[in-house]
Amino acid sequence: MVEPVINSPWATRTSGSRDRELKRQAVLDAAVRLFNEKGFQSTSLDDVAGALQVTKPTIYHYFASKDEILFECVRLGLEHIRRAVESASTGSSSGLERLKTLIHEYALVKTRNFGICVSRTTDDQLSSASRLHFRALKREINQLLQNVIVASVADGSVRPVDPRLTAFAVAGALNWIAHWYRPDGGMAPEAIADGMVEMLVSGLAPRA
Amino acid sequence: MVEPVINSPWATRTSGSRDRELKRQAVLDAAVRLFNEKGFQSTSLDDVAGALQVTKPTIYHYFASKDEILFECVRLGLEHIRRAVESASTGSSSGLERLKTLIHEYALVKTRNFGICVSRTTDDQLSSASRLHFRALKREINQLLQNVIVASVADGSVRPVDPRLTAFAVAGALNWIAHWYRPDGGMAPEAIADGMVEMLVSGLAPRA
DNA sequence: GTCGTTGGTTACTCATGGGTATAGAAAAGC
DNA sequence: GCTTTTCTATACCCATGAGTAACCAACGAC
Repeated sequence: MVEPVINSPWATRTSGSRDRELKRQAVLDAAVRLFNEKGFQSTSLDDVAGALQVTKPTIYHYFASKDEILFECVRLGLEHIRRAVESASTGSSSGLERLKTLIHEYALVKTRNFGICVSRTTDDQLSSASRLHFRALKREINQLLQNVIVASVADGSVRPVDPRLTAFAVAGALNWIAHWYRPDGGMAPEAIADGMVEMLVSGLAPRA
Repeated sequence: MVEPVINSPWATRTSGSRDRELKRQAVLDAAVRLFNEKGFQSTSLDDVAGALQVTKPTIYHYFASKDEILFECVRLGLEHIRRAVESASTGSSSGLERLKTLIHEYALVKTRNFGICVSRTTDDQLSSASRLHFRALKREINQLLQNVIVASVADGSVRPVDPRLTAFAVAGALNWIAHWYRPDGGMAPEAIADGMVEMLVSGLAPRA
């Protein structure tokens, strides 16, 4: 199971050997890449270590467990998503306009490694403690999204929809990107984001 | 890890003891329920056997491997989805009308065990052989969906959208149901199906 | 220099769970 | 009946991979 090395702080002997935070990040970068590529369960810590050209115990110098690594990956991804959603929570433009930027930014995150990892991570891959935390963070984001939808219905820029179901539909369409997007697949992230905005805003039916 | 027993053909001693197909189905029913409940990796074959009040070797009398069991579950689920999509492939009504039934039926399948299992199953959970088959079946359904969209654009009942991206958006919104739907969660499958049709057909923006 | 701290390796332990060898019970065939 | 086939359980094997013990190296401080 040969893994390509990517910007490993361990690659060169003479690189700054005392930079804990940099190395933690390098582990997460390698891990999230492998998790997305082969799946979490099919990725051993030996694989991650191999990609960085170190050995497993080295990784345990920076993380307590495989669970902590996965959780850090999804926490980062959820933070990116959260920023996308929060960017639309405030502002003076109409609710629909804010929703458009939200969808656009959310879609972009879902084409990047940490965003992808969030969609692909299922509850049973995390320890019970991390699982609770993971769910809470997701619920929080869902709530923020629902709030934006409610506000948009209130100001009349969005049809009177069920906020709960609509939030799930929007999140579903966007989260699914993580399951089909391929960087070399002919569709640029920007094009995907624009297309998603159009589809979710306008729907399938022709405008009257 | 106590598991409730559900209509096990093994539950009563005197039940017809020569009914291979019935027992195969009982294994799949128990397995899909547990897979959805605890996740595939976290469900051991001992768990499945326990739920049926038999032991592991009994299961190996009906299935060759854990992989075969999972694959049969997703194959069944995909067959249900396929039927929903194919029901809209032919017919005399407008493309949009056929898409509405498609979305409705698809959504319903996603609230049922085998449909849910499809969305929750990731590539790395299957053997490489099953994975290829799994992907092929999903691609086929996606192609059918795209065909319906193309036809709908052609007859003017759907806006001129990008069929590929639109198919992903629709499938995403629907597949995601499997990740949030709870049978006891206050939202009936029919209501979800209706809501999804409305959202995907009409979009967020008010109709002019 | 030498001493402690930090970062790293080699070489293990060990729980889990998929899968199996073997043998025994029950039904079907004759 | 007695044999054969189908079915099920007990008791096992064994690969995998997370996590650890123990030891070595390098660097900074003084």
